[in-house]
Amino acid sequence: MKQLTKAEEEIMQILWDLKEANVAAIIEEMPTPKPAYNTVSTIVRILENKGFVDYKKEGRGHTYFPKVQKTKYSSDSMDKMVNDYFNGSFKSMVSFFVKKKDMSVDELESILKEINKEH
Amino acid sequence: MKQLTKAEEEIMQILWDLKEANVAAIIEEMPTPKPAYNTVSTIVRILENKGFVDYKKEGRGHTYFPKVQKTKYSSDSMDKMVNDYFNGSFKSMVSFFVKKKDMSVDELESILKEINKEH
DNA sequence: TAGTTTAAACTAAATAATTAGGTATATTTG
DNA sequence: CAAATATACCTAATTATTTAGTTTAAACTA
Repeated sequence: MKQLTKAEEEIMQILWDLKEANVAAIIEEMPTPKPAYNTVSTIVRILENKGFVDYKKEGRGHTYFPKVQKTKYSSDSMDKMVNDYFNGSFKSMVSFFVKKKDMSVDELESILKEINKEH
Repeated sequence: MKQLTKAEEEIMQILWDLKEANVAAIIEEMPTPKPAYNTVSTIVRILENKGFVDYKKEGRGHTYFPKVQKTKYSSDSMDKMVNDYFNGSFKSMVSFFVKKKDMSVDELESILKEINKEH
């Protein structure tokens, strides 16, 4: 899957959050200094070309929505991370974070239990 | 900490791997088509500016080595990832991966044990 | 229906990242 | 010491990304 650039990712995050939005609504969510309408419009169209976004006609304009799910993109990005920085080993990654966060065995076990609850 | 661009990251990975290297040795490690000497040399100098790399004089040239440790950089990158894609929750991230990889409770527990062994 | 408004599409300018040519300098070699 | 060679540094060309002005089309309003 294609990588998102910084500007593209910022807008995808908003779309993932809002589920769907037109350009004005996206700008609404952006921090000041807010970019020009056309700037956002262009990026959304690039995202559409890359296949990350689709739209439906809504009144006089377009309502955009994510075509690639956030979990799909993050999953791929994490895989890359694990490959590049933990020799492809998920175990190493977890170990690393448990140490780094000084997480206790109890805490990790509680995560375990939570995961099990959902089955 | 500053982010690495794609080209920069590729070279950092090699330096982290080799511990230290001159430009020729870096190129050695790169897949064909190998870039021009000057291309790599420039990127290394950018990395030096950004504070990721330092060098020592060695014979007629420079031997470059990482100034920022791989774990430091990956740790920061992972934090960003967790923030952007898992609401800052390390738990969510682990849960997500355990589900995704269809990892069993036993397996996660064995990670736990391994981590404990090291104490 | 004609004028006005709104938003997308097109286009191009500005900025950032990547790649590499040329030059100067230092070191080795004959 | 002089020539050849290797390497860093300076610079510029190319390519990718970001930003935004202009144009076009649709649809709303009087």
